Amino acid sequence: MGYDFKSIEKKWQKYWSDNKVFKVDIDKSKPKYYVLDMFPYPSGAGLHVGHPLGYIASDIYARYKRQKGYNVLHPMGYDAYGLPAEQYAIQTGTHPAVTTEKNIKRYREQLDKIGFSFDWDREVRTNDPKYFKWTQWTFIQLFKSWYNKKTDKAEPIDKLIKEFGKNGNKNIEAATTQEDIFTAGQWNAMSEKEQQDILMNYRIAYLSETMVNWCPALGTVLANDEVKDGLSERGGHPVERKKMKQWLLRISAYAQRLLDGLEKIDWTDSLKEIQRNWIGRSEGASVFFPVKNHDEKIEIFTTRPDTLWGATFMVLAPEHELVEKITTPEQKEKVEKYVQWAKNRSERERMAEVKNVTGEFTGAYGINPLTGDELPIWIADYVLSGYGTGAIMAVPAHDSRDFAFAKHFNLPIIQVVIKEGEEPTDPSTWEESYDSKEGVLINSGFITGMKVKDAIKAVIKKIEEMGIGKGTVNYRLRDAIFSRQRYWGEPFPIYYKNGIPYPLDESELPLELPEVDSFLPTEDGEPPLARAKNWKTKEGYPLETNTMPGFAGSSGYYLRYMDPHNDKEYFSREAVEYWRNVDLYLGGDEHGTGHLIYARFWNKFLYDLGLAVEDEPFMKLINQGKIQGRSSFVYRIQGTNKFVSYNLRKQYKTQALHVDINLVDGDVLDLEGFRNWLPEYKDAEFILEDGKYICGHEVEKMSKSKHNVQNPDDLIDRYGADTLRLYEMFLGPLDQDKPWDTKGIEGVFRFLKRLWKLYFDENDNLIVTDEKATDTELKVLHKLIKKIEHDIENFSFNTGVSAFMIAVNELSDLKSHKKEILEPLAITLSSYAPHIAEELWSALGHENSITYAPFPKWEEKYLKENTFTYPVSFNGKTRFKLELPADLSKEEIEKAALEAKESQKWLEGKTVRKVIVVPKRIINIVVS
RNA sequence: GCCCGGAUGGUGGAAUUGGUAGACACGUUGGACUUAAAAUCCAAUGGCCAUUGCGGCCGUGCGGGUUCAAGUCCCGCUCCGGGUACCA
Repeated sequence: MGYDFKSIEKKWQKYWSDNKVFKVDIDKSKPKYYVLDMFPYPSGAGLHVGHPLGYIASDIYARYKRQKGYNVLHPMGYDAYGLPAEQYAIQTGTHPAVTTEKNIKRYREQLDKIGFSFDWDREVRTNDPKYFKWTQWTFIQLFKSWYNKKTDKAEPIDKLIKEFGKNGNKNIEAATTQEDIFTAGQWNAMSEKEQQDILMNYRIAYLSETMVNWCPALGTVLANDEVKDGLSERGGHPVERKKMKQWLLRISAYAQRLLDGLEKIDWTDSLKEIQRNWIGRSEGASVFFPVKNHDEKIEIFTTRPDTLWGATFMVLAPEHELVEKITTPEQKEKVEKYVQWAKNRSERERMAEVKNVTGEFTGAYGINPLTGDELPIWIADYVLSGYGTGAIMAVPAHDSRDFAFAKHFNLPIIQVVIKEGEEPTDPSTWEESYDSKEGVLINSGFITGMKVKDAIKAVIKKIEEMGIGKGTVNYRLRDAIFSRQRYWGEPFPIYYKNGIPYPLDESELPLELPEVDSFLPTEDGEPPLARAKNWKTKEGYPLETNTMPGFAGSSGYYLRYMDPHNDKEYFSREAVEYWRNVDLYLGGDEHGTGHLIYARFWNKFLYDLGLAVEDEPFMKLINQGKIQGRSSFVYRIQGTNKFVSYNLRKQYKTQALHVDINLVDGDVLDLEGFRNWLPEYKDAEFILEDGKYICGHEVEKMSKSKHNVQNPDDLIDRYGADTLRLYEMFLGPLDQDKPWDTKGIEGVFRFLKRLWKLYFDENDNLIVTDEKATDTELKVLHKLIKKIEHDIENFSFNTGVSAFMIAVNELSDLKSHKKEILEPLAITLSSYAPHIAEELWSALGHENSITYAPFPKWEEKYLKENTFTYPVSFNGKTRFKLELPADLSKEEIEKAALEAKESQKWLEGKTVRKVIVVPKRIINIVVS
C-alpha cells in the first residue's frame, strides 16, 4: 500500500474536526499569538491554486507557534457581501443570500481538504445579522462622534452639543466642514433642523452633498480606491463625477495618525509607501490673495511659499465658488463655456488628456499680498477642486504644470530660485521649469539669498505675522464615501424624521435587509431598498435606502473573531485585553489603499472609544505573491482545422489558441482529449514532431478564459493535501509572484514517499527502532531543526521544504530508522505536512494529536564539525579544496594552505603578497 | 512623469548578507530492475575548449568602480513587474 495519502488525510481531517483540536479559548497561562488571513470573498468560481498560498503559509506559522507553546488564535470567515452575487441576482432573480450560502459551502469544502488548522467555531460572515449588528452599531457610534483636534481623538457628540449650548463653537477645534462661528445664544435659538445640519458638519459618519464617483453600469457610487484609471475596479465600467448626497466617513481626521502609525508596524516598505502616498501629506502654507475691486479673498495652498515672488498668475478650479463672482462680464461667456465643458468630461477623458493644456481667463486680478503685484486669475481643470483650497498661485518658473500653462497661454515667467553658483538665465528660453527644492532665492525681497528651506520658514513666519496666511499641512486622503445604491450590503441604522437623519436605537439592531421584488434600482433611480414595502421604523419614519460598502464589514472583523458569539457587545473587554491585535496578517497587497486603510481607521476609532486596546490592528503583515498561470497554446493553420506542433509552426501562417492545461502533460498535447474538448475540434488534424504534438506556453494571469486555471481539488486527488501544501511553499519565496507549473509537484510527492519509507517497509510494517542514534544522524536532525526554526520565523518556507528534502535524502542514505531521529522529524514536519505527520506520530505510539507536541530543540553540540573543507583561492579564484581540522589557528591554516601540494603549481615563480584567512570560510592567497 | 520591486542554468529557485555561484527540485540524457510499462534506484547535467590524464577559460541583465575577494557594496544605463497620476 505504501503512502496512502487519501485515507490518511481523510482520517486526520475527521479527527481534527471531531475533537475540535484547533479550538482556542482565553488561556492566561500561555502567551497569545494571533495569525490571520485576509477575509476572503467566497466567489462562485471556487479556489484556484493561488488562493491557498497565503493560507498555507499562515497555517504553517500558526501550527509552529502552537508547538512553541503559544495559544494561537487562527480563525476564518467570509466577507460575504459583494457585487458578483448581486449582479447574479439581478440577472437571474436568485437572492444573493442563496448564492452566497452556496459559494461559502463550496469554499469551505475546498478549504477543509487542505488541512488548515482554523478554529471554525469562531467563523464569522459579514451578512450574518449577529455579525452585522456590530457593523451597524459601529456606524451609530461614528454618527454620534466628532473628532476633537485638541485631544486628537474621537469624542461623543453629546459633549459637543453641551459645549455649543454653553459657548457656541468658538472654542472648538474639530475636524469639520463648519466654517461659521456661532454663539451659544445663536445655537440655542436654532431650530432642530438647523442644529442637526450643523452637527452633521462635525459627525465622523456624516451625510453630505459631494462629488462622487458614479458608476452608471453598476448603478452605484464608488470610493476612490474602488476606481482604477477612471474605471470601476469591479467590472471595469466607466465612472463619472457627479454631485450626490452621500454618507461619508471622516477618515481624513485620522490622516496624521494613520501616517504616524506606520512607523510602529512591521509591514513591507512598499506597502507602507503605498499608504504614505495615498495619505499624501504635504506641508506648506495657505495664503489669502485679495481680488482687485472685490471684497473677496482667494485662499491658495502652496508647498512653496518661498516662490511667492515668482507668482505670475493664479488659477482656480472650474468648480471654485468664486468663479462666478469674480468673472468679468466680457469673459463670462467663455468662462461659462469652459466650466460647462470641464464639468461634462468623464473622469477617464480628463485623465487621458492630462497633457492637453486648457483654461480660460476670468478677467479678474488677484493681488499678491507680499509684492502687491496684480496677477490675472484663470480657471483651469489642472487645478482640482478637491485638493487644498482649489486655488493656486502659479509659479511657472518652478512648477512644471504652471510652466506648461504659462507657455501655452503666453504668460510671464519669473525665476526666483537658482542652483547655487549658477547665473540666472531668461526663463522664456527654458525647456522646462526648475522644480527642485535645492537652491537659493533671487529677486525675492527679504528672502533673497536664502536657501529654499530657510526661505520657506521665513515666509511662513512673515505671512503669519501679517495675518495674511499661515503654515498648513494638507493631506490627499479624502473622506470615504460610505453609501452604495445597492441591495446586497448592510442597511444603515438610520431613519429620517422631517428629512433629518437619526440613528435607530441600539435595541433595534440588527436592522435586516428587507425583501424586494427586484434587485435593480427603482424607476426614479432610487436604490433597490426603496422597492421594499414597509421600509420604515415602527413609528412609520422612512429608513435609509442606501446600503454600506464592502469595506464596512471587513473593517473590524479581526476584533469580532476574538469574541464572535457575544450578543451583548462587539467583543468583551476580557477577550480584547487577552488577544489585543493581530500579530501576523497575511494577504495580498492589492488592499493597500482600501481595506488596510479603512481597517486601521476603524480600529483607531474603536480605540478612541476605549474598545480596542491597541491603536494598530495588524502588527506584522506579509503580502503573498500571486501565482500566475502557465497557459498552453496550440497553433492552428489559418483558415483550416489543422494544428501544427510548436517547433514547426514557423513554416505556416498560424494562430495561437489557448488550450486547456489539463490536456497537456509536459507540453505534449493529448490529441484524443483535445478532439473531445470542444465540438469545433472534433475533426482536428495535427502536424506532429517526433510523433508528438508539442504545445507552446506562456506565463500570464490565471483565468478561466485562458484555460490555465489549476484547481487544488484535482491535485489533492492525485497527490494529497500534504503534497500540495509542500509544493505551494516550495515554488519560491512567499512574497514573490511566480508561475504555476504542475510538473514540479512530482518532486515533493516523491519526497513524502521517501519519508514514508524511513518509517515503514514495503509491507507497511513499522521499521522504527529504539537504537541509539549516531552522531551523523543527530547532526542531520539538529541541522534540520535549526534550519526549519529559522526559516519559519523568517517566512522562508521554500528553503524550509528543501531542508526537509536534504534531511530525508541524507537519512535515507544512512538507512536511518531510529525513533530518536524520526520522532522529532515528524514533529518538525508537522506544520508543513500535518496529515502524514499525525499518521507517523500515531504509528510511533502516540495517542494525542501532534499539534501540541513541543517543537524540538536543536543543540549546538550536535552541529559541531571537526573539520572544515576550505576553498583555497589564488587572487580570488578558487583552485582547490583543502580539508583541515576546524580548530586550527589562522597561522596554522595559512601554513597548511601554503604547504599543500596543490598550491605549489600556483606559487611557482610568484611572490606571495598576502594571505587572507577567514576561519571556516575561505583562504585567499594573493600572489604576483 | 514620480515612487517602489525585480533580472542568477532549459525551468522554479538557493547562496549563512562581502567569502566555494547554481543548494533543493523539475526537465533532459544514460544506466539498473521489468516480458513491457508504471513505480523505484543509480549516474551525468551552466557554457565553451580539452578530454590521453590532469585540466583551462568564461559566467549572476549591460557598462564602469571599490575590495585580497562582488550575485551581494557604489556610480551610470537597459529591460520587466507593481503602485500612483495634473495633489500645487
